[in-house]
Parts: sequence; structure tokens; C-alpha cells
Amino acid sequence: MTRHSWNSIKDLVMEKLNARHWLPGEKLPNEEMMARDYGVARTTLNRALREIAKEGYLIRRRKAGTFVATHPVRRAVVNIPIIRHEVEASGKAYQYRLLEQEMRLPPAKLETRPCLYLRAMHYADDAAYALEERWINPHATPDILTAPLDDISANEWLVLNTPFSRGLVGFSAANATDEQADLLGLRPDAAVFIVNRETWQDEAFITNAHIIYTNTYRVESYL
Amino acid sequence: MTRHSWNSIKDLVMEKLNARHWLPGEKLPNEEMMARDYGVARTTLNRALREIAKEGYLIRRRKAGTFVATHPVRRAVVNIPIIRHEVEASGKAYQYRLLEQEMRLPPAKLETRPCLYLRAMHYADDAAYALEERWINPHATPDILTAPLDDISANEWLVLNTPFSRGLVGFSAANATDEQADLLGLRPDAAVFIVNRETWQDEAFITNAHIIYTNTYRVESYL
DNA sequence: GCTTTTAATTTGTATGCACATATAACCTTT
DNA sequence: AAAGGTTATATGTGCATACAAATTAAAAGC
Repeated sequence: MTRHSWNSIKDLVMEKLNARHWLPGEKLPNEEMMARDYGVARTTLNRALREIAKEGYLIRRRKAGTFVATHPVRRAVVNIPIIRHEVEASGKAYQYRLLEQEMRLPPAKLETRPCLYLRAMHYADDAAYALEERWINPHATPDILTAPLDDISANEWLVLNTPFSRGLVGFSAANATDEQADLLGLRPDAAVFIVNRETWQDEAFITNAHIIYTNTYRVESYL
Repeated sequence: MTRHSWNSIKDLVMEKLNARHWLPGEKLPNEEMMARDYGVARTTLNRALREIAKEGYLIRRRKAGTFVATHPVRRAVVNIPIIRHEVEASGKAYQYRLLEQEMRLPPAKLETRPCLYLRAMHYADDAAYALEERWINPHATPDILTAPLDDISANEWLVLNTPFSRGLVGFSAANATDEQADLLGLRPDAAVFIVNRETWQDEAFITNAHIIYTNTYRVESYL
């Protein structure tokens, strides 16, 4: 019979932290002592504390010890789903329409050679859901030129076919341009929620997406 | 001499994943075999794969095995800093001004008893930075009633003094009301970026914050 | 007093082993 | 063939031990 799992120890320690049993900045007993207290091996206790530290509530330094974080960095983990999945998860029918597709010179900070520029609309039950404006570097992912972008969104094709080594995502707000408002069925100047994504494979730019959501859109996450 | 750490094994496996050495959905060799291949103990290999799975690139099921995720869920980890730190990190002088503070009945879904309602402005170098509209439940955190909310923002006081067991954060866009636009120095109807945070201790509502940023604000994160 | 070196302490990791747990695959029964 | 039970297998976890690495604290040297 296993008295305690690392996970249950983690819960016990989190309870103590929440109950302010140790104050912010205060040092916890060392692993050996705590392991004895809880009646587990040091490896088990180590894992519990390691996970808590990863979540930002503890700071651990060799030789110094384990401390309660004074300003626990609140982190929210946001899922970035494929738009089709997002729509289908809400029980609505997904539709996708490619508006424009051409080779064009992108902003210089992305790439100096011509890239594929796309504009497409995403619909949920015939209602406009999001407008996608995207640059794709065919020099980094040449197969994109033969991809069936009428059927599958570039979003989804890239997720399945092009790995990346680093990416950046940004959330912001803006007033819709007249054209954007028209496409999204919003009044002129309406506020829109914008998700910007950019991915790279090593030093090669792969894609930059600007996804403009209707103003009812909201990104949510648990803390 | 340690030939391989779990972390270096993780890197090696990630490389293979990125190089499509195993295709999405494909099954990887079992831990024992992989451990032998890499010349490490199963425990070590287990940790490497466990961490990769946590990042969403592998799916692991007992008895079934380890598989390459077909739709790796892209997750972005967003830091939610204290506004003062955010401003100071940009090298500007932070200022805080409490506009309003009174006991009032909040929306029913939060709490049925009267709560503390606050409105406050955050400034960066005398320029408006964000408007905070906040409910705080004094029944859950009574000390708030004697906190020096003229000096320290409720935001910061709560982070230091009130632990919570679960929280929700949401990002959205909206058109500023006339009053909000006025306070933030924006034109009427300008788009604003809104961060909404709500925290609970077990079943007790602690606080709900509505933070309205000027339209240049942007949340960023690496993938 | 200041700098450098050394030692001590604490967390971090690797390993071998054992057993727990989930579940896919197989077998039995009807 | 369908339902139910059993077995085999891959991952998940716990433990004892040993050593590695970081870094604080103490000692030594100037």
C-alpha cells in the first residue's frame, strides 16, 4: 500500500502554502527533513516540490533551499486551437472560404523574397466567425504551393505539415477597418479581437497569421 | 561521467519529432527499448517522454504506448504581472490613483452580500496606462477594509495577502465607453483591450477585476 | 580589509528494482 | 457474435542509493 503519492504530497504542501503556514519569502525545511516528516523518500518529495516550483509558488536554489515565492508569477496557459475545432466544439457547423491567394512581397522583417499571401473567412453556422490574413514562406515550406487551400485552411494544413522550432503569439484589440467590419458583419469601427501568430523553424520564417475575431470573441483560461 | 541527462534525451527526441522521424499518430518504441537505444535507465527516458507529453507533442497511454500527437495543442503560457511591475519593467514611472471606493451590491453571480467596489487609474510616466474596475469580497478577505488602498493598488495588495485556490482570466476587446475613453485619453469608441480576472478560495468569491488597457496594449507569449 | 580558495550544504539527476495501474488483446461463455 | 471476464503489456510511481552541480559560507592568503 502506498501511503502517499507525489501528487498527494503536492496537495498537502499547497494547502499549507494557501493557509500561509509558511509566509512569502520564508524558507521551507530541506528535502530530507520534509521527506521524513511526510514519511516518503526524498525522490518523491523532490518531485512534489519540483512541480510546485514549476507552477511558480516556490523558488528553489541549490544549497540555499526552498522558499515561498514572494511574487508568485501568475501564469495562464492559453490553448490555441485550430479554428475549425474551436467552432465545432461549440456545436456549430464550420465553413471556410478562401478570399484571396497570391504571391507578394511581405514586410521586410519577415522575409525578403516573395511569399504567399492569403485572406480567408471562417464561418460558424453561416455567421462570420473570423477573418484570417496570413503570410506563408514557400521557401521554408514548399509543399504549401500544392496544398488544397480551398478545402483545408492554411491554419490547419500548417499545423499538420510544418513543424516549427519557435513561435510567438500576441493578443490585441483594434478598431475594425471598413472592409474588415463588412466581412465580419460588424458596424464600422467596431472593436475586434486580434490574435497574431508567427512561427519560425530555426532561422527561417514560416508563417505570420493575423486572425481578426468578431468582438464577442474571448480567450479564457484557468489560473 | 553522465552521458545523457533526461533533458538531452528530450532534445534528441524533439529533434526526431521535428524531423518527422515518426509521423503524427505513429507509435514510438516502448520505454524499455528506447532506454536501451539511448543507453539510459528507463526512469530517465520516462522523464524525458513525460515532459514532452506534458508539452503536448506526445500522447501516452498505459498498455497502448507512446504516440506522436496528431493535433498537438498549441499552448501559450501568458504571464500576468502586477501592473506596477509591468510599467516599471518598461522603464517608466508608475503612478496609481484611486478614483472611487464604496460598498455596493455586486452582480448576483459573484456574491449576494455587499462588496467593496473600486475604480482606479494606473499611469506610466503621467500617461494613462489602464483603468481598473474591481469587486472585492470583504467576507472572504476582511483585511482589505483596513488596507491602505490609496498607496498600494488592490491588485498588488491581493497578490501579497490573499491566496486563492482557483482563478479565471479572460482577454477580450471592446469599444470604450465615453467615460472610459475620457479617462484613458482615447477618442470616443476607440477599441480597448480588456483583461478580466476572477479568483476564488474554495467556494468563496474573492475578487473580480476588469482591467481596461489603452488600445496599444498587447499580450505576448512564446509558443 | 579584500580576494581567493576550500569546504559544506542543498537541490538535481541517474540508476536498478519493485510494484501499481490502466487498458488493449485475448479467451470463455452464452 | 455479443458479453463478460482474464491476462499480458506499457506506462506510472515509489524507494534506496550514489553522485553531480550550484552556491552559500567559512577559511586561508595577501
